[in-house]
Amino acid sequence: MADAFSGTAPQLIDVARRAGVSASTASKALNAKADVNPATRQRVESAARELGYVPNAIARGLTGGRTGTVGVLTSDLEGRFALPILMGVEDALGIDRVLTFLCDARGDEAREKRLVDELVSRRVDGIIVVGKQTDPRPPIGRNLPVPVIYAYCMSDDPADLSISVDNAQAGFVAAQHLVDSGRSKIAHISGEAPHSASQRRTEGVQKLLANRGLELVQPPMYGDWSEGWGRAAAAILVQSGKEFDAILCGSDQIARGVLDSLLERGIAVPSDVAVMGIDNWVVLAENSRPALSTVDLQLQKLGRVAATRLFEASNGSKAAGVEYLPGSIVIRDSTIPRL
Amino acid sequence: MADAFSGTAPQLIDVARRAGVSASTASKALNAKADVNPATRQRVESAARELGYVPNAIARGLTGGRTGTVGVLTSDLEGRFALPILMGVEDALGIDRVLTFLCDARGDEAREKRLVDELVSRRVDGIIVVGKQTDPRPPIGRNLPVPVIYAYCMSDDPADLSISVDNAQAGFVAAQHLVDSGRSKIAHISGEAPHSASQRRTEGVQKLLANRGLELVQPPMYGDWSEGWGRAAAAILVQSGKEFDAILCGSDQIARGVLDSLLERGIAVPSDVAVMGIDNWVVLAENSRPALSTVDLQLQKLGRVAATRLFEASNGSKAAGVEYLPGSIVIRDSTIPRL
DNA sequence: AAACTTCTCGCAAACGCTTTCGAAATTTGG
DNA sequence: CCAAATTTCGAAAGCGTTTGCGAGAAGTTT
Repeated sequence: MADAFSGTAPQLIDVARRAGVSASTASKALNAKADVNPATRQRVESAARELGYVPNAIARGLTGGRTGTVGVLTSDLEGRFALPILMGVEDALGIDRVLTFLCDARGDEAREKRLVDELVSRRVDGIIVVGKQTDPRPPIGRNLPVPVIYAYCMSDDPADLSISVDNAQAGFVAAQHLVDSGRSKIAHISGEAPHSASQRRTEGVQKLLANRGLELVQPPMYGDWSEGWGRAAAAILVQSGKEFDAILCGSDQIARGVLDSLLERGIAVPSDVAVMGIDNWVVLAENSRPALSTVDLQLQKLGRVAATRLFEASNGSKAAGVEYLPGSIVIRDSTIPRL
Repeated sequence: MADAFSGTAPQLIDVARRAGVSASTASKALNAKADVNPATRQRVESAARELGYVPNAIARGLTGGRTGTVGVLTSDLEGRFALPILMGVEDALGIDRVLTFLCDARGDEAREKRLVDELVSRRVDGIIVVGKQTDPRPPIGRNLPVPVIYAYCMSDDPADLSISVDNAQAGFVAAQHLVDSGRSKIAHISGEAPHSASQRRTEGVQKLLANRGLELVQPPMYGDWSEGWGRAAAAILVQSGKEFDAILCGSDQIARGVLDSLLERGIAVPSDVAVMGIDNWVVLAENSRPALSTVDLQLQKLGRVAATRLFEASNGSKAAGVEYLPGSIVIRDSTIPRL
């Protein structure tokens, strides 16, 4: 298994010689091509194993087709979206031994451009762009020589293929769960107003409520995605004197702040008020008290789908547009129905 | 800048022709070699620019030297260590246009082995292994054809070079800060006992206290790294009736739990008790109430150093052993001295 | 047994670039 | 103004694979 004593890595020609065949035959044997006698194939395979031969992917990539690499270009490495997506990408790709170049553009357009060049120069088989927001963004380049898929974010060029999260559906199912749990006076504390994530989620919430003949106890509150905003908004809400029995938060971070604020004011969760988040950021949701019900955005799956689509694209598929993936609710303690 | 209308990517020979020189001259011109007339160089460079020429890194890698790629092999992608380290690696590497293959072994040894092969097959210029614990681990392979550096974790082969965190120093400075802030009755709630991180940090704490003629109010408490453990341990501590005016926690997560627990019991932070964490996991530390003082482990710097060492190693440096990087305290509200 | 097929295999070209080395052009020295 | 030193350039040989195609060997069909 381990290289016996090595000196310099064995090459195809070495295993060919050891098996008493030519390099081309060895190549065919190892790559499961037709045109080679089973017995010969055996010999070559043994030789390769004995020598600990590892093909040179660089040379292989030169000849023609695939290099067996894809680029993941993100500007949200520190955020919590890129990572699960990346893992999903690896899941889907791993099966076919392709490695991923991870590039962090750090939100810098020039740097992004350079990285794209770098990726193209490496002849990656494809590029997956994962953004930090679901909002449309300009494409990373026009007629690039490799297929590009946008994940989480979406390209504003309709010819591109983007895979994103169905924010409206996420809001919808979150509200649905609250109503199904017997809540009817629901407040909605959202994130940054300009983000499409906020807008779509709110739309989903309102659609569900409308379906059930309900409406929010007051207009959605917009702020940012932070715990601090959650605390502040909850305080404002309480001060307002409005009655409510549930708070649907735009993110788990916000929910966490809301929870703290409520606790501090002696409002019991979930008995007095149910609280629900969106994101399923596990460290936050599982460790809050009570544990937070939320909507899992299925980011890892999103990564898998993106990788699959990339694969399809490099096989000629011309799919375009935006594909939305549904989230699924995760029920913990913060929304347990009242007795 | 953008490819005019492309068809197939321009090659070196295309820019050579356009500049009226041979491919070899073009190559030298673009690579800043000697042996080429400044005027010619100019012409070649313009031609390259006009054509939007991007060299084929694959072909370039074939010939000889560098491929301009490094592998980062981790089993802690979901954790909070790998990422900052990765960013540091990118920082240090970026300057010389090298891209990183990110591989997640998912804690599976066989998978790790396969990934190493895959990386070697890609002829990476080096591999950085980042582990999820600071404890020693077996090396990823014996006489690999590329330099390997261990980051955060360390190899148990003394011939390898590892860059890790100075846990003892982290504990030391944390305790120092508490004592300097006027606390003398310090309790220590640590993480998992078997982890060297717990042990070393505790050692550092005890060393500082000894220096100051103090000791912990009771033996260190070991559990796990979770918020839940922090809450439980704080409760136990309070129940015990022991007096204390500060709690030094093994991690920010633990500290966060401690904070909740204290708050719930009506113990004021920092006026009654100061609380300090270790990690500087910003989302947690900044959003706790009060904001959490902690020790920044400088992971990004660790990544930078690792990449630098890798570079040196591939230039022949034979450094070995473990290099420890100091942490630095980050002061927020949870340790403000009493009036 | 001659003429075809079918299997196996190896030769050689190709992939796109770098690099060595010698030739040609230019400059320098005497 | 000629020989020698210096610059500047291009032809060609790789780098380690894959692949198209033709050549033998072996097996089939008349």
